[in-house]
Amino acid sequence: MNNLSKLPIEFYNREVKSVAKSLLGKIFVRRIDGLLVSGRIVEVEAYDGRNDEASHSFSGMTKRNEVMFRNAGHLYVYFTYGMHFCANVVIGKEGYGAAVLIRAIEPIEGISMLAKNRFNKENISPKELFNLCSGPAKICQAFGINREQNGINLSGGEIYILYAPEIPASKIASTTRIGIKKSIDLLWRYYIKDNPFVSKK
DNA sequence: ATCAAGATTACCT
DNA sequence: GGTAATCTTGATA
Repeated sequence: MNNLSKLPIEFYNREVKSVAKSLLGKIFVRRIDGLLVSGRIVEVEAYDGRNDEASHSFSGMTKRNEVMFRNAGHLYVYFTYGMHFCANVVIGKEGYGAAVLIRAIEPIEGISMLAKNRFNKENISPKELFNLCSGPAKICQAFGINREQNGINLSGGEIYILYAPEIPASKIASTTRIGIKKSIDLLWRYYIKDNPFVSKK
């Protein structure tokens, strides 16, 4: 694998916490109207299958979480709080139900389009740049991700993730997951230490 | 049929 | 630090 190659499906077909940590530093790419926007993944959370109380898959398959039970490498997008979308990468074998929530991205390419989508203007301040993709719903708004992208395959051309070298373990912080009320003791949130684009320290 | 909760964000004091 | 916004879904009856 080199820096210009898409992650192969096998990358996603591993134990979910390993994949979550491994996704840090990788490049998330979205094609909108033939234009590319992209950024580095700097914060994620792991949600396991039926054994994780905080996971959407915990109570089994429903119409909402059906995509989570597909095989590795699909995009699971859900709607929450009446106004927000969040994007996850499906992990593991078909029927397992694990996913990695993308929580923060450091913008790289197409910043004016990301800014237009989120703030309805193309030129933003440094402060607004740090606020552009520092949260799961902010990412979806900036990258134009909603119901229509639920279930798409990351091996296609609309949304995909590019290889980048592994972030060393010494540079990865591990904390409790944000915004959940069950399994609050598990340290399954991972982010790149000292990266200013994460949602919270 | 009804209802509470939600993997969040923005704005307020 | 507190909370309103906003609506779909899944559980219960």
